[in-house]
Amino acid sequence: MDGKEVAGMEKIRVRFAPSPTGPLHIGGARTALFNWLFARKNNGVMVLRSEDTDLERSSAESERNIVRDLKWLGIDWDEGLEVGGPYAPYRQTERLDLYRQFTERLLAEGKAYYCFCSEEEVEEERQRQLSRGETPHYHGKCRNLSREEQERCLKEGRQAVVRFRVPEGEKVVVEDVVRGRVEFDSDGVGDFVLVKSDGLPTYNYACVIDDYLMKITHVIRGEEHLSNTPRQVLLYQAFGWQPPKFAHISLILAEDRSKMSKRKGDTAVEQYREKGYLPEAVVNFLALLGWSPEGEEEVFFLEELVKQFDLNRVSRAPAVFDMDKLKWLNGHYIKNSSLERITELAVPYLQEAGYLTGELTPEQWNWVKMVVASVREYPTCLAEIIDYVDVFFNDEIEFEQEELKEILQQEQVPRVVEALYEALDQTPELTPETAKKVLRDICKGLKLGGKKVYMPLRIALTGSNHGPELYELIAILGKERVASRINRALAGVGK
RNA sequence: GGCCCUAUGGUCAAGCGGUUAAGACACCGCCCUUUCAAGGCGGUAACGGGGGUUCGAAUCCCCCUAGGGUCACCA
Repeated sequence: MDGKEVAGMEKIRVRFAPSPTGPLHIGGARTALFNWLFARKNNGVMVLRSEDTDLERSSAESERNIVRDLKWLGIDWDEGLEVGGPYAPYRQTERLDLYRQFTERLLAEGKAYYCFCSEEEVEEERQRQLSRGETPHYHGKCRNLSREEQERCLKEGRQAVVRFRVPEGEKVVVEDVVRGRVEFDSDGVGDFVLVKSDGLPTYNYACVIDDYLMKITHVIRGEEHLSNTPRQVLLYQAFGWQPPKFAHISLILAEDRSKMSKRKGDTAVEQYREKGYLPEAVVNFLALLGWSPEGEEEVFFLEELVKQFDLNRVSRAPAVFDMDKLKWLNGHYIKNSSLERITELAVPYLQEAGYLTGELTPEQWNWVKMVVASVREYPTCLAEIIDYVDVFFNDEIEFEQEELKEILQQEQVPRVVEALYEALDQTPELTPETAKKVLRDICKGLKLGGKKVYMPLRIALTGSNHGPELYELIAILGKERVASRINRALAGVGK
C-alpha cells in the first residue's frame, strides 16, 4: 500500500475465481453475475481467475466449460483467462513461484512453520477433540519446533506442510458490505495449512495473495466463505496488507430449504442451456435471487440490470430457487424474442425429435418459422416445444376423445367444409392472414357462430378440441393436407 | 457440538420508528376469445415466539426457536 489511495477513489476491481472442478454451478453463476454487475455499474474491472490448486479434481475441461457458460450468460471479463492482463498468469497453478516467495517471508518471520505431522495423526486428534465436544483444531505439536528441529526434519526428507501460526486471543473483524461488521475470535481457528505437502497452496492462502497482487478491491462471493474470512484477514494482517472489502451473498437453496444438489434438480448452468432456457432469462432470474430492484419492474436485460444494480440492495437471507419463476421468465423471453432467433434455437430440438432431418431449404425454414410462431407461447423452455408440434408433422390424426367425433356429425358441418374448400380454391396465397379472412367470411356467409365453424374444423384437422390458432394451422398445413385431413376425418364418422 | 449468518404471504421480496405492510411468481375468479394458452382486470395469502426500549415497533436491543453455513493437506 502506498497510502496515497483515497477511499472511494481507487478503481474498483472484482474477480470471479471458480475452481475448475465441475460445471458452472447456478450459485457460482450468480456470484459471477453480481461481481460483473458491480464492476460494470461502477466502471470497474472484472477479473476471471482459475483456482485450480486441487490437482485431483481440477480439469482443463471444466475450466473450458465454465468459460463457455459465462460467455453464454453474457458475462465477460477484462482480465484473466483467455484475455490475459497486467497481473498474469491468472491460473493459480501457474503462479507457484509467487506463493513460494511469500511463504519464505512468513517462515522467516516466524509467522508460519513447517508441520511434520502425518495426515493420520492430525485426523486422529481431530476425532478425539470432536468426541470430547471440542472444536477440532490443529493441536500445535509442531508449532513450537525450533528452527533447528524443523531444518533437521526437512533434511531427513520428511513430508511437511506449512502452517500459519494463528495469533492467540485476538478479535478478528470482517467488515462485510452486505452483513455489516462480523467479529470472530482468533482462538476459534486452528493453525491452518498454507502449503500442502504437494507444494501447492491451499485456497485460503492463494486467494489472499492473488487478491492482493491483483489489487482486488471487493471480494463478492458466497456466504459459505464467510467463516473462511477471518483466516484470510489474519493473513492480510500478517503481511501488513489492507484487506479488500468483502460482500458475502447468501446461498441459493433447493425447494426444501436444504442446499441445492444434483438430486434435487438441475444445478449446472449447462443443464439449463441444454433444456432451452435463454441466457437472458437465467440472468434475469439469478439477479432477482438475492437482489431486488428499486422499482416494481422485474423483467430486465443485462444492460438494464447494470444500471439498477446496487450492492446495498442485496438481501442477507438465503433464497430458495423458484423454478416456477424461472419458467415464467423464460416463457416470457421465448414469446418476446425475435422469431428468427427462437426458431434457430428450436430447430435442434425438432431435429433431435426426428421432426426435421438434414439441411433446411429456405422454404422449409420459413415453414418451420410459422410452426414456431404458432406454438411458442406454450413451452416454458425450448426443449418442451416438441410437445406441441406434432399436429403439424403427423397426418395420422388420432381422436383424443371419441365424443369429439359427435361434433363432426353436426348438421352444419358439410356446408362449412364445402364453403372452406371453395374459399381455399379462390385464395391464391394461403397465409395466416388470408386463412383468417376465409374463416371469418364463412361465419358471415353461413350466418354461423364461430364455434359452429371453428370447432368441427379444428377437430377434423387435429383430433383435439384445443391447440394452436386455427387459421395459422390451416396456413401451415396448406390446402392439400387440410383437405385430406378433413376428408379422412369425415369419412371416419360416416359423412 | 463450537463459531458465524439469517428469519415479512407457498416462493422471490419492498420496507430501513408512525404505511390501508408494495410488487413479482404460483394459486383462484372475471374479461377477451373458435380451443388451450397468452394478455387485461381483480382476489386469497405474511411480519416465527417471548421479553424489553419508545408516545409509537415488521423496523432498535436481549433471549428462545427454526433454517443455513463453517470447523480439510476442497475450494
